[in-house]
Amino acid sequence: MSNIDLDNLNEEQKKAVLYNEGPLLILAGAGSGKTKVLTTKIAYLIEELDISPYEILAITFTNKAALEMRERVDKMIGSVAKYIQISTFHSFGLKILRENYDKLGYSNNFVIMDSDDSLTIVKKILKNLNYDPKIYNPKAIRNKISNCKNELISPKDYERYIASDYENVVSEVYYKYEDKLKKNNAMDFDDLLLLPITLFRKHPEVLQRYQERYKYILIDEYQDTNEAQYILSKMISAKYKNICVVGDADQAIYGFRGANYKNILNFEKDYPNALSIKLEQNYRSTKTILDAANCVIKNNEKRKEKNLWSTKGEGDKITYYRAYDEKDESHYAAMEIKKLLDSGKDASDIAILYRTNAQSRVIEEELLKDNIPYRIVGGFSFYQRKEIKDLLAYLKLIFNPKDDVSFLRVINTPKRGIGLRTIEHLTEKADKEGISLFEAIDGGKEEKFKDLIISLQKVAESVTLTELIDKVLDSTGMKAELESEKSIESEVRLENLEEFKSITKAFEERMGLVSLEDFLYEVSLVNDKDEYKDSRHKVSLMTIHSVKGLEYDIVFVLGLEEGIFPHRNSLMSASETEEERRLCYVAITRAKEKLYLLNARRRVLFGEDSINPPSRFISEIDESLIDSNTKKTEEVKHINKEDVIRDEDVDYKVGDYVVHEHFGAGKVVDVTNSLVSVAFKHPYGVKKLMKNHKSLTKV
DNA sequence: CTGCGTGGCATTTTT
DNA sequence: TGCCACGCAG
Repeated sequence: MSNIDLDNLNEEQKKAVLYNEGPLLILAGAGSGKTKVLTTKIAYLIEELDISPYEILAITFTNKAALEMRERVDKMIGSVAKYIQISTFHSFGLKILRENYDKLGYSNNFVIMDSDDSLTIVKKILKNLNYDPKIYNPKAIRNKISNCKNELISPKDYERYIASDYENVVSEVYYKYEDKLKKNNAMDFDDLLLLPITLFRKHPEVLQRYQERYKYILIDEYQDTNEAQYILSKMISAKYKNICVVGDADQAIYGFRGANYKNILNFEKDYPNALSIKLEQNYRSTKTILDAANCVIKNNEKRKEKNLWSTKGEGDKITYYRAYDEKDESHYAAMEIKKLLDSGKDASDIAILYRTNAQSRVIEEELLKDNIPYRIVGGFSFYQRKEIKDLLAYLKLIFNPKDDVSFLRVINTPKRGIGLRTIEHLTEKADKEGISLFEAIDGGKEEKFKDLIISLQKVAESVTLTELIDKVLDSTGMKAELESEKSIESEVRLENLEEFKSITKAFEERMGLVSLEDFLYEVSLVNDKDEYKDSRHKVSLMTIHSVKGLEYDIVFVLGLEEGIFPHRNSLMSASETEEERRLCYVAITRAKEKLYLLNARRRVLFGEDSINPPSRFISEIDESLIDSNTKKTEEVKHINKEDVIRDEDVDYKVGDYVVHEHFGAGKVVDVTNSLVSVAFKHPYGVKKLMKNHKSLTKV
């Protein structure tokens, strides 16, 4: 009769799928099949209850999760899935704003500032006000402003609670910051949540339209919603109250970003007639892994008891390895992975998790040495590269010349002899007349720049996006500058720009002809282009925050040391330490079959040796679950090392061409005692390698 | 105005 | 360790 199979759901899951009129709370423990429930529910609404896909709004935590959810629904009910609004809160907010910008006093070419742009603005404001950035940390202030916006605290509201000089400065900056965004016809990330709420409060008739349209609302990872997201979902669901939220308070890990896990605890108070369903059967992990997770999480005081159970067997014990230092730690992981791969495991079933992005480098180096293919999820994105940001700034400026941040980024890129003095002049004039920097240009060598942008605006009207990019690279001199530089660095940059063009091309093919506008809005929200990259047969490396919602057969958690994980900055507050513990819970519960917990006796931090005791989370795990055999592994390490190391060093010079077994051809850019830095083709980039490693040959 | 050298300082986690 | 801000010379 239909493609929706309810028989492979358990009773509770089935109940959750079938209950669709009125508020529903699904408390879904780790690995309890909540994505399956959500996707089946959506399919059921459309296929069985004949609900139009246009009337369904599904909110996920990341763009990747949205993509995956759409694919899974598509598999069940086919291509109508594309009409469902499945997105993150931020993209949904942007959609609303693109439909209503005028009612908030913006014009149609508003731009989105990323958090780097926000920081730039804050820095500039502090400078203008003559505040010492050493006392008034720009990042801290930006975060403070962001938190305010996520809690719907306006500059006016904030001003009322000022209790110190410091807060006074924050208040002053906050006012100016908001002012600056508005003048630039720009919004920041937080505005994408905040402004829709402002809109709905000012224009109830607009809100009504959205309430009428989205009759069925589903929200995933509800424990990580912040105040703005909470209010927004409440507003839109207020009429029909068909709101289904899914989450697990034990997995709340975004408190630092203003998320409030109490939103999920309070759901039944918000909706007294809500049905609440608990999914407690874990289908993912072995009993050993689940037990370990429970051992850790039960140490949190502020927590509701929960009873996750599994029918899977005991499985392997957890391996705990206390390494000598961070290199040894990574090396141990690499050796274990090698064994796993040799025994037939696929690399894509293995993940290495860590607390901070900075830890990834050492791990990468070890994996490189041992020729283990990997990919990094999240982390430093393609879009944060200088040349890409420059190009994007040009595109943004073409789209919206009032964008002063982009203006300042490119006015002298490449060098046009426009320096500080000119800019000061321009700023003064712009401030006095209340216009943008671009508009303030009147004569001088800046005039040429103005003409350039204006002519590119004309070009933009008649060519495709990819053609426009070519034009920008040519006419601004960006390309010429990089080509004349003839360094490895500049070659890599040129390749990145080419890669960027292939992204826009793919975008154009996927969506038909695409406007600059559509593209800019898309890239402003998707910062991890590697998501599209091939992940087959590669070990995944990522922070624990990034691994949320994913699962792997084999999981390595590294850096389990006091000060690293739990992170030192969290140790001052009990609630933050509890969040670290939830993070640990998330890490452990990602593993299906086998878990490795690693740490290092000593580790180089800030270029200094530091010695850290093992993480408290290790001692919280029952000893009977752990198999600790450090000695044995140290022997393994020794034997394996000889397999891959040559006896004598090869003499490398900068400029030499080399071939690597995995990365292919490359050029030597730097040489130290035992290491060479080699620039490989995209996507590999510059890698540090051991001179005497077998995988590398001089040509 | 640009380029280079020095010294101080910092790293949590991300839509 | 490596990045950024600042100061100085050309």
